[in-house]
Amino acid sequence: MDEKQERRDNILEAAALVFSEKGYHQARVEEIAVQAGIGKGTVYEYFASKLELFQEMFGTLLGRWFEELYGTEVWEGPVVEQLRRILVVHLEFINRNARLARVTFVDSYGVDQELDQWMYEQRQEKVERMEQFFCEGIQRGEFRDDLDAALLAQIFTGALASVVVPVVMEEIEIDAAATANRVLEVLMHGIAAR
Amino acid sequence: MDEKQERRDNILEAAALVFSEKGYHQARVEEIAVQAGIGKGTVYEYFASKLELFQEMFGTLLGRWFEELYGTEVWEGPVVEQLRRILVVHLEFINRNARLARVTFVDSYGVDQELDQWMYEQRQEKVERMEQFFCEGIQRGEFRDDLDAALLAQIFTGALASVVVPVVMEEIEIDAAATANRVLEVLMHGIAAR
Amino acid sequence: MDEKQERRDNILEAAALVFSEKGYHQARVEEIAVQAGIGKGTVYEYFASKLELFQEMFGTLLGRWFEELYGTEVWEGPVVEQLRRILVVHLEFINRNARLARVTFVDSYGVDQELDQWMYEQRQEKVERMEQFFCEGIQRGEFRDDLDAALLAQIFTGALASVVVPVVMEEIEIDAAATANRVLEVLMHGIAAR
Amino acid sequence: MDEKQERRDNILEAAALVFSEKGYHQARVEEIAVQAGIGKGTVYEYFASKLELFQEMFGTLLGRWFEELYGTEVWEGPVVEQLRRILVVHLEFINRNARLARVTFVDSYGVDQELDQWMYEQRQEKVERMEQFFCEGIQRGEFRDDLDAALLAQIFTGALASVVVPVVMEEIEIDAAATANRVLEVLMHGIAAR
DNA sequence: GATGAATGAGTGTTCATTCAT
DNA sequence: AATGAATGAACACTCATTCAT
Repeated sequence: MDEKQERRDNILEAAALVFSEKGYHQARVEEIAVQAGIGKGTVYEYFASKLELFQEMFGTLLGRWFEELYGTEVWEGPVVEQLRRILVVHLEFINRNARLARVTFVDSYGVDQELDQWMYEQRQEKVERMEQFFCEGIQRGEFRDDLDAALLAQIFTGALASVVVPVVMEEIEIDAAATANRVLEVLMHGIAAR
Repeated sequence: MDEKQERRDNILEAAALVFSEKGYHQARVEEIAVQAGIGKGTVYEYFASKLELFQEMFGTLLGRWFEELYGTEVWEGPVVEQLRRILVVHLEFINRNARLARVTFVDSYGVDQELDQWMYEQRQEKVERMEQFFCEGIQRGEFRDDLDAALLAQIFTGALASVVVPVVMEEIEIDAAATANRVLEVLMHGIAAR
Repeated sequence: MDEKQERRDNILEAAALVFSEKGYHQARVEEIAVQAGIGKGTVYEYFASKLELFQEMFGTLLGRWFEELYGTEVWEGPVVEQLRRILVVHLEFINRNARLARVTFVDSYGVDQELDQWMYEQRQEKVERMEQFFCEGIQRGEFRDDLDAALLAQIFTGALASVVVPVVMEEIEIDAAATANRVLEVLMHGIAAR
Repeated sequence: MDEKQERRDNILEAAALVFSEKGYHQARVEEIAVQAGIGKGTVYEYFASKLELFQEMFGTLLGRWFEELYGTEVWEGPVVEQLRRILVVHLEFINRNARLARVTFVDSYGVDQELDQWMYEQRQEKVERMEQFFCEGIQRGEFRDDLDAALLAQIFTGALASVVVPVVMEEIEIDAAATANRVLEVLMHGIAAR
């Protein structure tokens, strides 16, 4: 039983590797099998199709990531500290998994209609979770009450994604804590000279 | 001669349409030919391969966009107004070309090694142009001088991209001017309660 | 030992069911195993291959059928009554085993060279047995002596097969006795107006 | 235009050859292509799938056969002569196309649900055409009016199929005219001694 | 003996690209 | 120049068979 799960995870890991290197369309099921050290047919014992394997891999990956980032643990401190924590964890995660993170960039839209929608929904869910943080921050009086939480969530998400691009693309490591602080500083107090 | 250019543009237009709807891999050369109202073979009279056609289409498109957004025209007013203008133009452009804009989201990384690099470079160039704006803003005293222009450029770019996602994905139109103002307000004065 | 035979028959029964529903090529060994309530590997403990299983199943089935239809029991009455009896038994058998009878229709030729030949031989044997009936009928003066017994056997066999098609294909039940009488009437006294 | 038709027919001919030799499942699309002297991909320019190719081949073949056998030409003579003609044409056709005729025997049921139905319907259509002959014969007073035309059609069809089996299976040639006469004699005047 | 997880040979189908017309 | 019929390399997926447990 445990062994089945192990083998499954094994395949998912291999899939993550190959998909992130080649993108969905360039990836060959056989290469994933070889990477996992098993026969081609065995992949199909665990996943119904290449697409399902991709979705499962992607979902599992994103799920784990999410859990790590926005996990259910209660956070009692100031929201801004929560944001800082998210930024740091996020950046550290990317530092450690640059290649894996490419999956989210590589050849992912357009795979198929259904997947597109699913990925967009995943993204939206993430944004909505962020929105709640900002709502809470506004209610607690930490954040300005004349701003739209949804917009803040969008901008925060975008900023986060943007900062991460060079890490992923050039496999440059960045200083998670320092970068998080700098990004937060900008978002918290703005650009304008005072 | 002019006719050749016209035919070429014709194909590029058809390519943009089809690639943006289907993504690179799902798009069929024949469909592009049909869309352009020509024979399949003719495409190959103007472009050596599907990949070259994609690159050409993508480059031309991005070039035009860039020109419109960050064109060479001298801008004398405050940098913040320049940013506002960029935001507005950008949002309006997306409003008008949501489908076309999908190209930049759809199935673009992973097409091939070379193209990935090229697209990343395009993105970096854009970010660097933005960086110059922020540098100028800092020098002019419009922006805080304790912030890193490169980081600001990243954040701005990310925010811009992020705000645009729903427009592209759900083909919702947004109020360009209002959204621009709201984004700018956040970026300029920050989130923190005062 | 007896248990082994039971298990074997069990598999044959399952095979008959699945092969008759799907035909040889569409039938999956695993489905037969499931149908027999055993593991896939076990099938191979009793039969060397899918083909052998099919041949065994088919032969056994046809053998039993044959025995029932043209069994060795001596028949003393008029040949025409013998024919009637064969018709009735045949039709009743089909009524009861329509699905099973499909095996002989479904996807059976072309399975493999050897099997084709074997099936043809089975058919020929059946025809030859019929031929003997007609010979006897002619000798006894029941049938016209200006006809070729072999041809009569062919025609009788064909008529029998033909009448049975709708039963097998549409799983319609027919009145065995009535149909037998009507077929015999035609064959005995001909179509021509008198 | 004519050329396209020629090529198409070319493929159909090759398909008939290969399908009749191997049966549907054993036949390889590539072998058909090679047989037709073209590339594998070309087959798919003319037929959407292996199944469609088979159906088209089978339908065309049966259609031609039908046309030749029961063609629309008005027949003014006695129905019995029409039947004789059908028998003769049928037997001559089989003599000339024994291998082709195997197609209808080989591996045809069970190919797929849809095809099964279609083939059965083809058969039924044929039987129904026959039924009309017998109806007409009965109305004209040529045939007994106490018999069911539908049953006669079944029996005639079965007899026809049965007589043909050895030709197809053993590639023995038979004397079409003589056999037709003998079959008709049996069917018309019956087996019973008078 | 029984099992079912693992295997990989085998094949239908797609589609970018070519080239004779 | 323009075409589109022809091509065949490439690949996802199936399933009979094996064999370690």
